[in-house]
Amino acid sequence: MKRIDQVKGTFDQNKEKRRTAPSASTVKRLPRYHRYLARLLSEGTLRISSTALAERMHVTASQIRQDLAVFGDFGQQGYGYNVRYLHHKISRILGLTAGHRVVFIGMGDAARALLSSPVFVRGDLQAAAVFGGDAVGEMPAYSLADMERELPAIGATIAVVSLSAEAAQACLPTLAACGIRGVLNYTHTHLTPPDETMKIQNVYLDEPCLLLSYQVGASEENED
Amino acid sequence: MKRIDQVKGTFDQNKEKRRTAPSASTVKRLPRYHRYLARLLSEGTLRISSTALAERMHVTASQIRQDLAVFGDFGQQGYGYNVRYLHHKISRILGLTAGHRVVFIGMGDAARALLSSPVFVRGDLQAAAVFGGDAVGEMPAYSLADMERELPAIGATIAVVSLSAEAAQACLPTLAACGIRGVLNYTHTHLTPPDETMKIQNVYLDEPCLLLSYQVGASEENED
DNA sequence: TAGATTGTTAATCGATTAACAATC
DNA sequence: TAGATTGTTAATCGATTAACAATC
Repeated sequence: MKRIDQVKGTFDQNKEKRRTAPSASTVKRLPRYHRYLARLLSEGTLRISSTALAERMHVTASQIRQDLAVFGDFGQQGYGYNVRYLHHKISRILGLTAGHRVVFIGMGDAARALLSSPVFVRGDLQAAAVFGGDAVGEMPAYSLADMERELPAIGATIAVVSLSAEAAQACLPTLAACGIRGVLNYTHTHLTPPDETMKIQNVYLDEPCLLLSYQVGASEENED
Repeated sequence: MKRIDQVKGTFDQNKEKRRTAPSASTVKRLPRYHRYLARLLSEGTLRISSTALAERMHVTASQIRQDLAVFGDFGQQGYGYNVRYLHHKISRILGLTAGHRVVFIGMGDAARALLSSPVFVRGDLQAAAVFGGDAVGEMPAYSLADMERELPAIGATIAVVSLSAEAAQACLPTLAACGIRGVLNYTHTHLTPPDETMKIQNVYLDEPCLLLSYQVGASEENED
């Protein structure tokens, strides 16, 4: 739906400001904000200024204000940010209030590790079923062959894939056809989306380990 | 050791150029280069130009040449890069030829997943022992209490920690005392290094999942 | 009201890209 | 030699930081 905002721009009824699209750098910081706010919440902190939060997070207050302002006016001059409100807003932005259901295609160690991470432990995302892997917790487990029959009814939007690289790439069109819109890929191999609407996060679990190895080596080389 | 390079700068015997320190952005791309080069190697490709590699990696040739030139003159004008040589060089930069031995403090799902990632499967890093967790593969397993006694002789430089957050932070000084210089932290909680020489990589396994959730939601909002 | 702190605009800094001389 | 392609310098672009007027 397009609207002509030029007409009476000054008295625009629409409350939403036209904002610049969030940059990739800003988006990548959202999980971190979410984490710190969850922490503050559990400590019972009700409000926080950008300066105080910046100090805790070891970033600049400027960056925090810029980042948040891209998504909305979440603070209040002279007061700061309401922790509960801001946490809720960021949860919403991250899609954690949308009730996403997640299915596991294969059940490798990485998938199991993810299941015990905060996002699933807190129920921000809902683990719904396993296909082609051992049952975990209360999730029903099906064979890969049952995917086309069972998956649509589950209403899942996100799939966590830990199969072989070939099997993973091969199952993407079926996943798309069954309503999956995002894929978390733990196969150590780049997956290509079968259509433009599907989002894929390729995870290379060993990257932090390689960077650590680099750092351990690099610190030795400081001669002067 | 400091040297005065001003004297006879033109005929400097020293082969190593004085280069600018690699930026964090460049360093973070090294694992990706390493991955693509390993792939090319396994395909039997002997040489590649920055342009050809750029096309495969969906980056600019300029960036590749800039990134690599920070670490050395690895290419040759009119030829490109020797794949085997470049792969070896990057392996070296990443510390994968230093024979790092890795111990596992706790053995959670994330640690197990890491053990089946390329870096360990290929033996670029060597899994040496487990403390406070189930034995895996051929690694000997010890209790946490045995750490001070057994760890020094193992000669490990890197530790992968998957304990509770408190236990993890508490064991860092002991690890440092036993020769550990880098820690990969899978506890979902920020760990602080006990001294300036220890490097820590805090891994938040659910971050890619949160970003995926964001992307799945954000794509819905494109109204016009 | 006065003090505090935001959202935003302007200034700085760093990273990416383009261009090209050096050279294999 | 001629063609190809690097390493590097200069130009562009984007992200971070600083400053401050708006305002609670």
